[in-house]
Amino acid sequence: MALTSDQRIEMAEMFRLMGDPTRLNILISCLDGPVSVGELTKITGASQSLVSHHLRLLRAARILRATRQGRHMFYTAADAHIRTVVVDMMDHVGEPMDEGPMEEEDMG
Amino acid sequence: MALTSDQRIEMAEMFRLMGDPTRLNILISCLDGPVSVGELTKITGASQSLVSHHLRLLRAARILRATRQGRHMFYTAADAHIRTVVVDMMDHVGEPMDEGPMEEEDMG
DNA sequence: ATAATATATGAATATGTGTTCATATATTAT
DNA sequence: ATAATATATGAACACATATTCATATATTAT
Repeated sequence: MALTSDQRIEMAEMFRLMGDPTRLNILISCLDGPVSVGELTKITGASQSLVSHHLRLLRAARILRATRQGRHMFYTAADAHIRTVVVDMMDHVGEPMDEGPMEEEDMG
Repeated sequence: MALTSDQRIEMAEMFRLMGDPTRLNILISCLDGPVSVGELTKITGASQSLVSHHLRLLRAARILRATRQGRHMFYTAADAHIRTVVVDMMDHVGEPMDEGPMEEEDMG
């Protein structure tokens, strides 16, 4: 399954967006269901402004979806693929090591 | 399965490293088996220096593993988790859309 | 209408990072 | 030893980007 150059760039863009701690925190918080901006602000400890900026990026990349409810905005993971990727990576950092007997890795 | 703050940062770091087109190209090229730096330079079209710089980052984050063979260095995906994450994302950008009826997404 | 709450946005900035260039190191061959 | 090939590394720079601050928009209540 080879990708086109554009698809690789799109893919990198999604990874890049997941690659910021604050944004990843937001994304993980939205995995199990819709969460309001206010809640995300509390959860992440970031400023409301910053959370909104990040949400805009995640939403534009279709990583998150937004739905209005009164004056609240609720964000949730866009689809199952996103959830799978994030959960896979959570498993990765959760488990110790997979293959390969350690070897040397720090170059003096 | 909640993550610690450190684990989230580690996770973001890995996503961030996957979030550069050149680096992702390298990583994808190393999914199916060991590839030399020279081959990666040809595949990506990037300079040898740049490829090496990227390889160092990917290796330091344990995303790739390196093995020497004569004067060649061969790089391959570090473990199955990495492969799974990348393949999942490849599936994501390969398929059209998953849930949700499009709705509005561009704010005027 | 005004006030209050919730979210979004534009500008400015400080920091991070991808890339290039030149050079160093390692391995093999002569 | 020198030469040639393969890879790695340090510095410098141009550009991207995460964050803050101030302010705007949207929704509900009075």
